[in-house]
Amino acid sequence: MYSLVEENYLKALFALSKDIGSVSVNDLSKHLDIKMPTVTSMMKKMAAKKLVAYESYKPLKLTEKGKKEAALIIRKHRLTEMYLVEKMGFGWEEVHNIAEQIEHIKSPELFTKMDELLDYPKFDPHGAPIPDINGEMEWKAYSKLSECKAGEKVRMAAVINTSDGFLEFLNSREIRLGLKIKIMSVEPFDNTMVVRYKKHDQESLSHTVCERLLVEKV
Amino acid sequence: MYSLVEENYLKALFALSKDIGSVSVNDLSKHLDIKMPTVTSMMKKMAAKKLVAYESYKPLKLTEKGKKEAALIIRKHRLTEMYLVEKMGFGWEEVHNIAEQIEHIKSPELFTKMDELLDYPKFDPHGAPIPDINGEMEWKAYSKLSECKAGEKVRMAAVINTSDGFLEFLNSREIRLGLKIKIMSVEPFDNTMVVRYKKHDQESLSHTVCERLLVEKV
DNA sequence: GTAAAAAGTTAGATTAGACTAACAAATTAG
DNA sequence: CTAATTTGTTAGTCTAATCTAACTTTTTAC
Repeated sequence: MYSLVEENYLKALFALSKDIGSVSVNDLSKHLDIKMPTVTSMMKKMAAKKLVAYESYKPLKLTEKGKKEAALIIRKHRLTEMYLVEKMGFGWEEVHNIAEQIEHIKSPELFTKMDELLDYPKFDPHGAPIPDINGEMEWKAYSKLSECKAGEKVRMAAVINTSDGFLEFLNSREIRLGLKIKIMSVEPFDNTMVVRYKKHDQESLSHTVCERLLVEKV
Repeated sequence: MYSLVEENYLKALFALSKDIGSVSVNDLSKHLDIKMPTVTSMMKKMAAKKLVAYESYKPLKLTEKGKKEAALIIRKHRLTEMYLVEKMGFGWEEVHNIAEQIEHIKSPELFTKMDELLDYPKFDPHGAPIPDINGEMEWKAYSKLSECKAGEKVRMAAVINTSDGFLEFLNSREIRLGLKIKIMSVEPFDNTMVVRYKKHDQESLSHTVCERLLVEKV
């Protein structure tokens, strides 16, 4: 069994490897808001437990074991988020912090039960895939909305950034997963998009926003 | 905000004061399975935070503040147990360990939501009262089954011991809260009771068991 | 009412996980 | 290609919560 702190290092390493490929001590230090010497010493400790392949001055890499453990924590996080939204009525902007804590609960039964009650969900409330019990997970081949062209019709599939602020912004525009959106035009100057959906005839979305929305073409 | 460790000391102090009136360092040490010197030093630390009134060689006492904090943790524990049983389908023998962890979650919203979804329950799945949001709680005037006499009819109101083993024993005899029981006879020698309920015509319950069952006379 | 036992305290060590200061290696810029 | 900058490591300190060993106070037994 791993400590709460180790679990957080695992999650961070896993997430950063996804986002930026290779992970430096500096990246991890910034992401966790923990000073570099502390990170170095934790990496040595986790290397001793075969969770991380650590060599001085080299990029950090999770071992297969580390990846699996990380994925299982992410599984618990995402199942919890889904449970909170679907079964308890929380908004998608409210669940991150709660799930951040519940993911560390030591009780396979609790998560098995959530999984059953949710009927084995494949995605969390932000569209991220929920790893299976073996830690296997796959992102579908979504596009960023920002990469789409005027005239295309797409369906909202996932959000990349899950900060409260961003999700509240989406709420205020009634943008949610599954929503069908037509791209009316793209401003060449700053890449702002004008889109149409539901009762929103011409909603304009900045490039910053469009970069954080993943869609499926329909 | 208190640490997980402090919260556990608070809960233990609260529970022991209920059970055995005054609490010694030794009692607390045994209950928490933590050595006495550690307990002494934690008591000093918690005294500095005004949670405990500590004087060398004197019995330990929670302050009003300490009692309220303890009751609020117990509130979270019991709400969680009720939620797990009522909304997730766990058995009353399965929920203690999970609630023991979830009670430390920092999210007033989570517990408010449980309370709402459960429609403001007054008792947990073992019949123990759930403190209100101000930490107020009251045990009803129940009797131990062991104190009842042959011929009396009673209703199961609560269980004192909530160990898995004891609850599984009750499950095996189909004894649950609300059950109406008639006391057929009491063996004078060892106080074993013969009782009748549902399809159980003459179930015999040891004194040890009867001591742990709280009932209301009907 | 003293002696033995039990309970409680003090002092000092340990571990996990954090930090700062100082130094070393690697990368980047001119 | 060297110098400056950035990144990473080492060494040593700190805090929370634990422990053991040794000592003191209180309680219990006779």
